[in-house]
Amino acid sequence: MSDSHFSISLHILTLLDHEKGQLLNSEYIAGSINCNPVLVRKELANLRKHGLVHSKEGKGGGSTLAKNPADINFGEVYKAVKQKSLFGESKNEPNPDCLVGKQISKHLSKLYDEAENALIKNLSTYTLADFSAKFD
Amino acid sequence: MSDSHFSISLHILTLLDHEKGQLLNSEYIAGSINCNPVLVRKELANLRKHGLVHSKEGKGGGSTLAKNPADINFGEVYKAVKQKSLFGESKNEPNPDCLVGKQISKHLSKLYDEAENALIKNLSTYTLADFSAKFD
DNA sequence: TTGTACTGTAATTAAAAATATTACAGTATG
DNA sequence: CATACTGTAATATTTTTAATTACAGTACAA
Repeated sequence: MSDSHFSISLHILTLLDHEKGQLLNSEYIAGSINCNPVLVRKELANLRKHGLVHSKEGKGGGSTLAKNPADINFGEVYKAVKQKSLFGESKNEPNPDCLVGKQISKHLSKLYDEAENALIKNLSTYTLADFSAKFD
Repeated sequence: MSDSHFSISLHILTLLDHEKGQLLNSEYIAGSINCNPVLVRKELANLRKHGLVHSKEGKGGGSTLAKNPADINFGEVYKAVKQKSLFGESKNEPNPDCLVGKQISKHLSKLYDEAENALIKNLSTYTLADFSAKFD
């Protein structure tokens, strides 16, 4: 993060929940998000890989939820979607000849991991069902 | 985030703590981080604005901590450094004609705010002094 | 009082990352 | 067999991030 993967995935899941039972195609979903259908299909591929959605190919195809919305919590969605560190570390290697530079990556990673766990713990208290229920 | 502002700020603060008493100039700091000195000066400008460091202009100038490292917690550093949402939201406006699209930004913002608060709460348990002590 | 070594900051350029677009093979449906 | 999808790769565009250049302002010290 913070690209918009998490937001897009939550948007997709919310839509699938709201139109439950139906197969929604990538163009329809992209129309709601206002983004490119290929981006949606990529995002769906990832959600599928993590067992959150199911897709059907061919004419009349599309996607649906693969689990009960009450059983999808946002901590697991976060983990499914995440593809890089929450906090970017400087893309260049810090100076190995400097006492601080030499060790900081290791210490920052540990700090970030713990902070991220706190974040995930919080996200895990929400389910898709809770979230969906807020839309009226 | 997740640009590297937070990482760079923590690196700067750690260095200033480790070489306490001295004025460190932006070139020296940049050498440890392995980035451009101007980037360091911009980051210092922000830390200064938030009362975390003090800088001295002119020959022999540089920066020092403005507070005791035990009184600098990483929650406040995070808040000082943060300049955009933890999670990017799709840069296009979602479709206002869609029930989900119309309301999702509001609901996501609330969700993200609460998750971010959990993150900050965790970060607030660490001080610069604690962190610095890990370097040997 | 002048040269030197810094900061502060703006403007520009370059590099990297995110997203959109195009394209098309594969698959299910009728 | 025509149609309407998915899956995915390749490319192009846009946006964001970071580096670079430039220079005025400030402090020190000879």
